[in-house]
Amino acid sequence: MFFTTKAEYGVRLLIELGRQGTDHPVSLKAVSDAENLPLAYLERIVALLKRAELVESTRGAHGGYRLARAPEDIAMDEVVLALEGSLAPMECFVDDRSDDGRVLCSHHDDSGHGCATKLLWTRVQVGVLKTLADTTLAELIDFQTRQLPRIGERAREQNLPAPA
Amino acid sequence: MFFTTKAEYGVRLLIELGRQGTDHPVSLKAVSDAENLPLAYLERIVALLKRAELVESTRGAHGGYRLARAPEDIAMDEVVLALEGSLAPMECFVDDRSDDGRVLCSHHDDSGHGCATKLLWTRVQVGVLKTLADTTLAELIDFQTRQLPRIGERAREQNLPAPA
DNA sequence: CGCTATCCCGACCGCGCTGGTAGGATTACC
DNA sequence: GGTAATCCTACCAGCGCGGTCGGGATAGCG
Repeated sequence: MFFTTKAEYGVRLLIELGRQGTDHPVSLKAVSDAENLPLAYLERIVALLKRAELVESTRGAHGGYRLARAPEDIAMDEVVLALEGSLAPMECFVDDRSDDGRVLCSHHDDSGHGCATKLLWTRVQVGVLKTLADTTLAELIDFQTRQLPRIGERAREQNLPAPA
Repeated sequence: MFFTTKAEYGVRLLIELGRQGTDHPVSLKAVSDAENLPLAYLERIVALLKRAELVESTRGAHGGYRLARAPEDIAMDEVVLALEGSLAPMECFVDDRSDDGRVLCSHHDDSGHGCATKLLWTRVQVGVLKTLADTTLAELIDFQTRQLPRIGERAREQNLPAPA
């Protein structure tokens, strides 16, 4: 398992903010209802997004959250990083964070033969980071709204078994 | 954290088999000593590699393990898959295994708006799988043996603090 | 002014998995 | 037969994840 539900819920939350809240703030309750996610848990998740300055909040009645930037300017690497804390493929990748999310291997006992696995994990990490960076929130929102109208219809078009 | 220590230890084990055991089988004890890993734990890990037919075993005294194929023919996707069981980026990616390691998303309540996150996680998964498939065991063995001879030397070249 | 909807924050908690150990059975070389 | 090794199963502590609870602060509204 690469990512936890924090990433899943957090991304879904951002998508919902992008879909519902063009102007007015969207309450967590609305998101919780739309996506069928536990409200109390969402509160903790959205806190991570706020700390990363990906969303802004309005307190009080009729308050809620809205995206801090345009969906086109929100890349998934930043999002997942904010939600998961770090993106180290292995435990030995200590959270250096000198650059941004890029972490380095620090084995306890590199005595002699430095870890060749480092080469492998680094490749994986860089690849994942690149994949995430290449996907923007706008893309996901677009993908979802285009699948919304008639899901059985599209399934038949693509010659797939219709979902139950 | 993407991968557990199973993957780390398993890969290191394979590397050690490739380095030490060109002809004769290598005992787990030897690997355990060389890599400083718990022997009993290695036993359970190597069992996974054997079930995946990546290593072969010889029982009895002077027995041990050897690679089932040439290092050039062992790609990391197969290795990591054997060690970790699956490579699903999210919990909702159920282990279909129709193709090979490729898994599909099956959300509980896709009611209406199918998960757009699926798009994201699929991209990540495919990317990781590709990265792993592009790295062979031979490459890692080569990488390590080339770093072996004088590690202090290389550290000084790169203007880094020498390891303790 | 008080009510209520909302954000905010910290404490708490059960469960499953990871990493690791223990102990023994089996096999084969000498 | 001793011994070095693979094999197998059960066991266990720690920890992080997913989730809840209770309460405090804050702002619109009648």
